[in-house]
Amino acid sequence: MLVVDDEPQIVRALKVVLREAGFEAVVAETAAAGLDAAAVRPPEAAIIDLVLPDGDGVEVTRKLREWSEMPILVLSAIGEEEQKVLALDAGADDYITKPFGTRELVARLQAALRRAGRGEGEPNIEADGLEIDLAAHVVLRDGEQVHLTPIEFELLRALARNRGRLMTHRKLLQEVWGPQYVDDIQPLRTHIARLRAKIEPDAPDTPRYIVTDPGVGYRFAA
Amino acid sequence: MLVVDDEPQIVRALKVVLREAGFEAVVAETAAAGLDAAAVRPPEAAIIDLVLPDGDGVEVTRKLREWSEMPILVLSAIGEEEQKVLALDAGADDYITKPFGTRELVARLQAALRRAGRGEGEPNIEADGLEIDLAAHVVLRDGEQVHLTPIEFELLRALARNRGRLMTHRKLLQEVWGPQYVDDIQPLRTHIARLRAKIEPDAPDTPRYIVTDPGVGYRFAA
DNA sequence: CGGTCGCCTCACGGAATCGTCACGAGCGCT
DNA sequence: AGCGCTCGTGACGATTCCGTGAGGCGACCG
Repeated sequence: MLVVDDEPQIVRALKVVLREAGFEAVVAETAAAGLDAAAVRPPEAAIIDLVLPDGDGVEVTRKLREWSEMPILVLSAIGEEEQKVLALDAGADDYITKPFGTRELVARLQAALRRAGRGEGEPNIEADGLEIDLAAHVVLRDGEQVHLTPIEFELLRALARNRGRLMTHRKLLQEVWGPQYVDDIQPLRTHIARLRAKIEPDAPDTPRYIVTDPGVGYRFAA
Repeated sequence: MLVVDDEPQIVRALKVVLREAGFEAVVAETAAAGLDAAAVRPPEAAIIDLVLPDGDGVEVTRKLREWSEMPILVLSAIGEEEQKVLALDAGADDYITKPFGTRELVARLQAALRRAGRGEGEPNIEADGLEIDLAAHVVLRDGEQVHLTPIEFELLRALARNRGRLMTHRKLLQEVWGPQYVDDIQPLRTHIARLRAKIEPDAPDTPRYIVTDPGVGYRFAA
């Protein structure tokens, strides 16, 4: 989840709200930094303030839309109606007027994510006795909810979204940790172990979901 | 990541940008060198300048498309609109006009990679009762999955990608082991044997997929 | 018919990789 | 301030993979 805003109190509030809703917030304070962050690690969605130090949210929206179809929500203050319309024209999915209620924000965000999910891939995955709801950040094993840490969930998502396909160490590290950690495979091992301990029903030496491809990477069983 | 460009300042900039984004850049300064590099070690994607010392990017794009579906981005200067269109016709995925912002480049690159990954139509090879999915790193024999070690898979890929064509010992060793091992034929024999044991259905003396060309090398049956 | 050459196969040991555990630092929350 | 959770690190067996060498087989040639 990318947040592009330079007002500290709003950023802080958004961080809390998003965390509660199960999202990890990446914050950028300028338009340039926002585009950079989105390019380096494409987020699920973006929340962009219309007024930024080095440009406006309309421009950021337009630039993002050149290559991405992620949901984009625009934050507008009263009296910015004109820019708001421009932002929607530029491809924003929804707008929220400041001051806003946190509940409303989350609701609109989830709605936008759901719409985006309908369009392309399936939002949730099911296999054997394991259910993964990517949108809701919920994992069920035999109908029982399993708590996963952020990294564990991102790992599982990256694997499950490419079910059957091999995910190399580098690819997993890039998707979950970021491009600058593509060589730190030991943390990857550790978290794979912890993830297995939580979702694998059988003994750890006969994994049912996450199988190891020695020397190459991991894959989610098909 | 293959970069085909002969302008030093652009090459230098691309190297830095790509490294930050988590890619390893292989640079070729001519069309011929670019095609060569791509053949020896297929990159995840290619960035090709429209103007090259020994030809143009359109031709490189077309040649690459003869055997690969990797994402191809074309770099065009202002006033090259015509060639730009030709490049897209030849199979390029996107184009970037010089001068370009590094963020935009990375963004478009990631978008192209994502599109390529999502696409179901992967360049997989099928022969008789053998299926090879290069993208997923999956090999099926009569519908049953076969586990291959990294070297075995690379060997099979090198052979299958040049189906029918002879692959000399040196060529195979260079592609799988690297340029400094081109004379160590015995390991090659061993791994060919192991590979055959896993994928050849009949007796080992009548190979169906990997045939020996005595004294020269191996080839994947057509 | 015997020798030579190239190729295939197998078993073995070294090396790299993997899974696991315990520990400590960082952070948010009460 | 104290607690709990999460994460990264390092070290340890266990597993897997890879290269080597010896032996056997068939083809070719003298």
